[in-house]
Amino acid sequence: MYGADLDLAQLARRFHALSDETRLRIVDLLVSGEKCVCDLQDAIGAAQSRLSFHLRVLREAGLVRDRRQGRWNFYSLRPEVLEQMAAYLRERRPDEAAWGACGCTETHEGRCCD
Amino acid sequence: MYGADLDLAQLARRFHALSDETRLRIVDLLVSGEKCVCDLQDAIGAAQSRLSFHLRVLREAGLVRDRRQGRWNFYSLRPEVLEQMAAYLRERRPDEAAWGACGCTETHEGRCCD
DNA sequence: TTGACTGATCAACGTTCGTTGATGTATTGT
DNA sequence: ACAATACATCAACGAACGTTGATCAGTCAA
Repeated sequence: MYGADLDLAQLARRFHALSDETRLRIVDLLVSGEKCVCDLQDAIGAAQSRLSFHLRVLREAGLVRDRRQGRWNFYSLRPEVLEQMAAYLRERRPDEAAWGACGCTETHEGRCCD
Repeated sequence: MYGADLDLAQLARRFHALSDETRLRIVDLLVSGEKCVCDLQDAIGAAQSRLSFHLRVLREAGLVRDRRQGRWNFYSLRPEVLEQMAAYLRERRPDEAAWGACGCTETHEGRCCD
């Protein structure tokens, strides 16, 4: 119960992190490996504070991690989190048996499910 | 490579559709098959207009379809779309070879990638 | 120490989102 | 024809989001 709701909030937050084009482009760039913010900045052509904002959203959703080294901050994907999200989606595909069938309860006054 | 910016906007829209707890609960309910709005309403305990709003978001993102029959409107998942999203996520997992490696370009003045 | 550089954070602003309550529109049973 | 049901749509409102420009903090080289 509690756990389920917590997971829903977590999940919503993770999907939200991917609901923006700029962040999707960041993810694309990180597929080839860890990148520092300045390189992402060059690649995306976004203002520094804007990029920082989006990286924060991705980080707080758990999709990326950051690693400080000297004056650079390196960001990388967390593949296990992407995998969890993919698994969620695959688990939500309805059974073929349920396709097109009305799954309504029989509690209607009229006849919902003829 | 994978699709152009058009697809990015579409993708962002689809992830946005899953970025809300109410909509995630709707998806959960639809896994067991097609449902009419009134049953979703009972199951979720949301106001009718609120539910209608969320169903519209899911529909316009392509995650569900609706089917009118008599005075009922039946919603169901579109499994192929969920599958596409899952595939996207699995394709974005970095190669293991790239884990932890700095993929920065060599264009920095200082030494970013020692 | 000074100055250049990386990057986070903040305030301000306009835009989008989600909720509520009301109204509109089919469809159906009486 | 009338009333009830199922559902979409609208207007209004506050909350959350994304952008910009400014400021601040830490690191490094000269």
